[in-house]
Amino acid sequence: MSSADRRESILRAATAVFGAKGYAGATTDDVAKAAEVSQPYVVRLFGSKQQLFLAVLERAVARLSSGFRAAIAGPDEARADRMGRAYIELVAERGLLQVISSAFLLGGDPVIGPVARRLFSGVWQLLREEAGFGPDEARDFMANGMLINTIVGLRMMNDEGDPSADELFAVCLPESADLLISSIPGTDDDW
Amino acid sequence: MSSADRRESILRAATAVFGAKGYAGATTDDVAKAAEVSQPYVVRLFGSKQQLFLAVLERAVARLSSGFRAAIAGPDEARADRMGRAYIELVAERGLLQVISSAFLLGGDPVIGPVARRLFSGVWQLLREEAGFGPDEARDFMANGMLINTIVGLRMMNDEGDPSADELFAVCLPESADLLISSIPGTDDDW
DNA sequence: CCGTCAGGTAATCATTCGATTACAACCAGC
DNA sequence: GCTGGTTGTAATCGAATGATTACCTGACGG
Repeated sequence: MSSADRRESILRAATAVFGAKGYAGATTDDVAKAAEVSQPYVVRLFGSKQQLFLAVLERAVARLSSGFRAAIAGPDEARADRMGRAYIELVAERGLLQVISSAFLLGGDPVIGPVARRLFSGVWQLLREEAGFGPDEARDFMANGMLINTIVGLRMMNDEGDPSADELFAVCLPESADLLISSIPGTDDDW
Repeated sequence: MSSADRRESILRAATAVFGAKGYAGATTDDVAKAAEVSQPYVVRLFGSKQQLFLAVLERAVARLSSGFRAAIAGPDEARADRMGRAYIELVAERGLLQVISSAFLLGGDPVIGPVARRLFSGVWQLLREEAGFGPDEARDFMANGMLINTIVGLRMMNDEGDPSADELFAVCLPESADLLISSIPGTDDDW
């Protein structure tokens, strides 16, 4: 396999692993096993675990941004709806939203923190300037995204018949439940 | 110091440490140093790092719930405002909201996941049944909370003169900025 | 053929970390 | 004053982990 293809393959695997276990909780060997390569190769291709995570994070936000831009193009009406759907669709890519969420908790890290702030600020800018959202609209949109991240990260849908959880899920993810349920890893995956 | 006092002191220290570094990223020695005791003592008092984290998490959500209940008591009008303020005030307790956020990303963990789901579902129930929020109101309230967690976790206010970040901060945390800025740890703390 | 270079692995190293063990200091009650 | 329980610590251990080194393999040009 070419080096570029291998890089992309490892990035995809690493997204799933970092998304499931977080930055500190994931090991380079987890990533290597998921990508079906040896652990030293992962380290050598990316230099270090930290640089690998940064590459994963940048790629994840780039996918998010390009999804949003595709939704922005087109008629003004229902633009917010299209963007919401674009966000939901990203749930299908294993770990992508979770990687972003987990990076957002690493603000105190001297290396990852500044990168995460820059990316977050960039998404805000995209919403305000490219999507044309007003300040409150942008805030509400982002807030809803964070809530969706939380529900997905919690695997809330795997709960055994808790009526509160069911209502929560239905209220927060209207008419997207089917897509989500089928694409979210179970509680047992990767642990 | 009595065992009970020592337990509480360690729980407070552990909240700050787990909040700053996450479950996997924090070490029992970090907690011990923050609490000014020896590392074996931390482990012995709580049995294991995992049980310590669970104790920290339960305590954090208990504080959140009691803050909400205090805000619920009293007149119906402005109840939501009082609850929002109660949430913001919890930012002052180092790491408390971050611990909750980070637990919400551990849904895949076979031990922590179920506990986190139960606690999250409990908060939803509190909003719906005790606070009397409608489904949409409860969702919006939670979503805003998650966004606040994100902004705090990112240390967004420490950014050096990014106008997007400033706007984001102002829009998401109206009239609470002063309280927040003074009580959030800097980027350099504990890393 | 043969050198060499890209793609990849096995073996191993130094640290780190959670946990265990053994032991020390203090204090209450008899 | 000694005995037993409570509050702690120092020393240490074994496993896990990120990283490094040395090596293998096959394709491709000359």
